[in-house]
This record gives sequence, C-alpha cells and structure tokens, in this order.
Amino acid sequence: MGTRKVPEVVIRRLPVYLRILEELAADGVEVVSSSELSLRSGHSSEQIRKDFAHFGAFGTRGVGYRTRALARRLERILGLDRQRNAVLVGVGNLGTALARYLVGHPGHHMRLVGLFDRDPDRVGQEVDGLEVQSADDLAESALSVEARIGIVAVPASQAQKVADDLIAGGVQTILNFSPVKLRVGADCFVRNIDIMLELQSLSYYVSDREISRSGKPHGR
Amino acid sequence: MGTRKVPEVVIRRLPVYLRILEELAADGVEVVSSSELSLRSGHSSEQIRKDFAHFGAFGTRGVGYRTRALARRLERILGLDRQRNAVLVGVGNLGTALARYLVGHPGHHMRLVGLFDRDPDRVGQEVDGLEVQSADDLAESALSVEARIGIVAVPASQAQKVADDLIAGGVQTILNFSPVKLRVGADCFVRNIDIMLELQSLSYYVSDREISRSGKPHGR
DNA sequence: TAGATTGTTAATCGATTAACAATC
DNA sequence: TAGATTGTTAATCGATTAACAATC
Repeated sequence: MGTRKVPEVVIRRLPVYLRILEELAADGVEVVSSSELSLRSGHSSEQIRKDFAHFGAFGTRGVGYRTRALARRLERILGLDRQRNAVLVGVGNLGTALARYLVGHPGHHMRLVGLFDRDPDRVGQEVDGLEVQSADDLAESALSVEARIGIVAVPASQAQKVADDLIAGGVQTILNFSPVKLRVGADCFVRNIDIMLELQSLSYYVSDREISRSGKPHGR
Repeated sequence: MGTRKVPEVVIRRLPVYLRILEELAADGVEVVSSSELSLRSGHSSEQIRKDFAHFGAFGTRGVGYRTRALARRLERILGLDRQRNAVLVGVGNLGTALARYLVGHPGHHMRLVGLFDRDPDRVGQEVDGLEVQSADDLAESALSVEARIGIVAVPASQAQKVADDLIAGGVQTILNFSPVKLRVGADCFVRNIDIMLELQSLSYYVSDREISRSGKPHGR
C-alpha cells in the first residue's frame, strides 16, 4: 500500500506551514503559491510541494493553495482539529513559564489540562487558574483528563520516574526539557529540548576563538 | 586543504558527548570506548568515531578515549574552554526562567552577563543578582560586556529589532525563542526554539486520532 | 489559448551505517 | 602475540534539489 512512513523532518515543518496559512487566512488572503510559502517559511517551494504530496494533492495547478482549506487539512493531519490535552510536570521556573505561555497563548489547538509537582509547598498553588496537583497521583490524573501529551520540566533525577508515570497514565508523546535520555517503549514518542546543549553548540559558531587544527569554523 | 566545513548535525552532538565525558571523568572513569559512549548517548559508535574524526584522531586503538583529555578537546572545539558571555533579552515568564536556569546551573561554560527588557517597570529589578537593564541601550551594553551569544525571549513584534540591536552589539549567534524568522546577515548564526511548534508536531504522533488518507501515523 | 503553478519523477547531495585495515 | 578498538574507506540510505509533464 501507499502507506509509507512520513519522515519526522516533514512532520516538523507542517506546523510552520500551518502557522503561516492561518496568518494569511486571517489577513484575508484566500490563495497562496508554494513560492510565497517558501518566502515566508524559508523552505524551498519544491520541498513544500513535496511535503504536502506525502498526504495527497491539496493544490490547484496554475493557481496555488486555498489558505483556509489547506490549513484545515494540515490541522487534521497533525491531529490538531481537536484540542490536544497536555499535562505539565514540574512547576519550577521553567515549568511555570511554560504553563503561563501555554495558557496565555490560545488558538494553537493545545490545551493544558493538568499541572503537577512533587513539592507539597507547590501543590495547591494556582498558575493562571490551574491548580498544581500532587505528582503522586500523576498516572491516575493523566488518565482521568485524557492527556496524550506530557511535558517534563523536572530536574534530571526525577525525569525517568515522571516519564514512566506519564506513560502509565496514557501519555503517548513527551516533550522533555530535562537533560536525561528517557527510556520509553516503542509506543511513546519523545522529543528533547535541552537549552544548555543548544547554547553550548552555538558557542562553536562564535568566531573570535582560537583555530582548532581542523581549521576555522564557518558561520551561516 | 583539509578544512572542510563540519556539518551542523555533528556540532550539535558534541555537547552531548562533552556532558557524558564530564560525568564519567567526575566518576573517576579514565578511559571510555565509543561503544560505551554509544550506550550513553544513543548515537551509534561508528557515528561517534566519525564525529571525532572531523577534528583529528583523539583515541587510542585497542583502548579507547581518555575521558578528561577528550572532554578538554571538545571544550576547545566548541569554544567552551573560555567562559562564553551571553545576554538575554526579554525578562518575561520564559526569559526569567531561562535566566534563573543559567545562573542556577553553573559549570556549563556559559556565563550570563546581561539581562534586558524594554518595560520600564522591569528595568532595575534583579533576577538572581543580575539587574535588568533597559533594552534601549542594548547594542552598547552588549558591546561593553563582550557578549557573543544573544538569547531572544521577547514577543514576536519586538524580535527582529532586538536581533538587529544584538548584532550591532557584536553578538554573533542567537538563540531565538520567538516565533519569528529573524533576518540576519551571513555572519550571524541563528538557532530557533519554538515550543509551540514542537508541541504541535508532537500531536502527529498521538495515535488515537482519525486516520488520514495517507494511512495511520507511526509511533516510535 | 497562454501563463502559471502544481505534482511527480529523476538527479544530486549529504549523512549514516557497514566493513575492515591499522595499531595499541 | 592475541584481543580490542580506533580511524577510514566504501556502501547504503534518505532527504533535498532540479526538471518537467500535467493541468488549471
């Protein structure tokens, strides 16, 4: 069958296109070409057409893509046509900021439905109207709110345990901000965001440093 | 000459290796093989050896790599043998969390030397001992502290202006948390972290949703 | 129709994996 | 020496880019 696995790099570009299409639609633009999308996204028009082609033919030759219709298609492909329920574990500095960000920026098809921390001092506190619950009940609570996405913002030492509990609670994908390689089964998808690693790798592109024996680094 | 450009994917893996090597060295482990590094990093041993080979021969055949020596080599390659000065612009929820995270986690060769916001109410406040400065003086201040790395945590509407000021202030690499494609010259390197896009793409890997015409999605 | 732009196939490029000679 | 593991070359794999026929 034509059921080929869509590469992750393609999936990661879809929300970029979706955002642009929603902006265009909000501005009253009804049709857009792949070259205009290229300008706005930074990806080549060929790549954009090929990305869409993974899921069928969405455009009209000689014309382009209908912004609103294509946005709806992408939403559906990404599973964002329904609200996605997410829970966040670890209400420290970063966790609190992420929670406020999610609550404060609606219209992205993501809904934060649970906030958890293991610190008794934090449990019961509110963050933008959401009460922090005890992480002791994480699995059951995640189950009860039907969360499918988990955000891990706890220290390294707790990350694996939290991931295990989230998965026990029915969570299928995890956005992991902890510097730990989570061990999960094949039915759970993990994406890591490690800010310190990002900064450290950026340091390579600073050009005032000494030249290593392989030659000077190149910027972009 | 052998001065080939090292692929970005390689550069992004180096800090992962560095972190593992530092942990091993701290635990008193003096030598490590590429297969052990593979276990801990999740990258294949062939890939690890090839990554190192971009910069020369660091190991001993039949033996492995000396943890401390290799860590120092990687530090040097990444430009982390000296402290890297970074400034952060936008002291909202996320910016404050990032600042606290950087100050609170020393030993990563990164030093936060400036905090900026355009909101007069925030200017003068302290975050973990660092005083928030006015973003009006961003370019001059970045110059004076010799910051080479800039962190952008402002709303979309201000992001481009902040990037321009940072670059005017000598910043060569930017970690951009705003949902904006920054326009920068070829001498500035930008990496984007867009949390909302990450979450939206994760939604694709949630498997309880309806099947699109290209077939059901595959987890990992 | 003529002009424009998609959808798709072919060519290219680059990264990963496999294999193995070098060598400690 | 024998066993182990690196460094490097070759093979494979996958993604991007180029080209163009299809068609609105």
